[in-house]
Amino acid sequence: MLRLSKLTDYGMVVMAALADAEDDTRNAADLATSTGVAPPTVRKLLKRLNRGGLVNSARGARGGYRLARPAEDISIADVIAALEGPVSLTECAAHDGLCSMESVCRLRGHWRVINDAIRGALADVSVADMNRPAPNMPLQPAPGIASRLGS
Amino acid sequence: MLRLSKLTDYGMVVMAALADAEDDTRNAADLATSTGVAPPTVRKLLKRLNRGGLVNSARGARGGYRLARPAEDISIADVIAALEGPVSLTECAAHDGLCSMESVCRLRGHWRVINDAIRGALADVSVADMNRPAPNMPLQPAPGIASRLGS
DNA sequence: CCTATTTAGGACTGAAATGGTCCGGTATCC
DNA sequence: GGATACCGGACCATTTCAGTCCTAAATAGG
Repeated sequence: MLRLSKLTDYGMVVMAALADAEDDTRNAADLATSTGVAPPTVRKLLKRLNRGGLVNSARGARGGYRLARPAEDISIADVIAALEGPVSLTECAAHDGLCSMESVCRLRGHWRVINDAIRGALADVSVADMNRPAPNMPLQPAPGIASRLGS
Repeated sequence: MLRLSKLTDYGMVVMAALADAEDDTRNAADLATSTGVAPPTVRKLLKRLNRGGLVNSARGARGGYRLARPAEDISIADVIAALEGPVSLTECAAHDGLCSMESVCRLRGHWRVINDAIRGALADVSVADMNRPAPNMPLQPAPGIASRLGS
């Protein structure tokens, strides 16, 4: 698996929809109909995205949301971080001292490297990238992390 | 987040322990004490790893487990796949037809690319790599996926 | 052949996370 | 002032996850 939560998946859809209306302010109900995601869920997403600083909100009649920055400057990693916290494949990659085996675990340092590589890859893709017409063919796997693991 | 399950985390520890005793057969209880993971959990892990074809098992007295292949030939992606199914960041990256928006979703193709890039990166790191002394310094993020996303 | 050892398979349970909903409050526009 | 729309939070049902246990089957050794 190694799956993103559904919320994050929907969150990307909402962000893409916001990127479409670059400068217009769009309200939650509007976004719900245009994305097909349930209205309460959209509201929840927008709240978190707002707190994460990815969108700006305007209250009151004719209020709504818009991207806080150009879509080019918002990465997938940003969206993930706003919705479910920073990327960290393992517990130990995120926090110190939680694992009792920490001091003797050879794996930990390696996980860190892998973790950062993946985060870096996700940070490299913007919402604007996601909003272009999709490629129809697969891709080459990303080049070597392994070479960076040796001591 | 984007976190691996704890089982997978422990699974890597167990695989690393098996890689240490390259040719010896080790039983579940033994691995439990040397890794610090609870015995029933170790048994569960080994069963799944066996079914995934990553370890060979021998029943009966003096039985136990050993790696099915050299540690160099077993990747992290293999371990993840054996323990929690193949890497797939989003539902739609794995199966067709589950998402009602599928036909109109511009994001889907992009997720596939990202997904495969991450899988490729994980496939590039072997259990043997993980078993070396850990690096003490961070890393460079993985190089660009973004360039491969354009249509 | 008999027994001790050790894996195979599956059922089961308690806890946690997840997805989704709703409500009272506040700010803004007309 | 009234309608609109976001804000913050609480809340619940469902699913998933981690972890345990039990019975059956296979092997080694005496």
